[in-house]
Amino acid sequence: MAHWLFKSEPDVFGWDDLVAKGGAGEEWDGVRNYQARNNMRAMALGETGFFYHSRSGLEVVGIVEVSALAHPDSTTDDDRWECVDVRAVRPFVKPVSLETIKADPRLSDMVLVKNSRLSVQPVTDAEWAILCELGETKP
DNA sequence: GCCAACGTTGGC
DNA sequence: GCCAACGTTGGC
Repeated sequence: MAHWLFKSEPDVFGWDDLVAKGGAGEEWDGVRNYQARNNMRAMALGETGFFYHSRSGLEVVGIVEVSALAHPDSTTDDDRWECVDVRAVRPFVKPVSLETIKADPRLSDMVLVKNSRLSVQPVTDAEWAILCELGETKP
């Protein structure tokens, strides 16, 4: 199973907001970038991802799960844009900051480091394991 | 709040 | 099809 990373500005939609949505989860709408959309199209049900707070916070705060496959984005009539639904699985015991990620040579190839602007990113199995360990949270 | 980096748009 | 101009993102 592949792993992913979802970015959101906590001032707009943060981890607590997703938790509040409960088990049904929430549409990951608003993505207007082909690469990010293609990543969502590639997702399978039950695949897991990190939830990252961008702009303010700058840390990985929890684990989410894909609760619905890619479908048309309800916030636009433009049929190019699709999105998955995600739900909160569990928070990190210890959020992992971007600073920590950048300082760890094992994570230097992460998309988060190399292409910080991509809002939905793939995460390798190795990166997944390392980040869960740093977050003191089971994968 | 600033601005560098990136993706997209549109004129040619 | 190229590339300058523009808008947006996100770290600082």
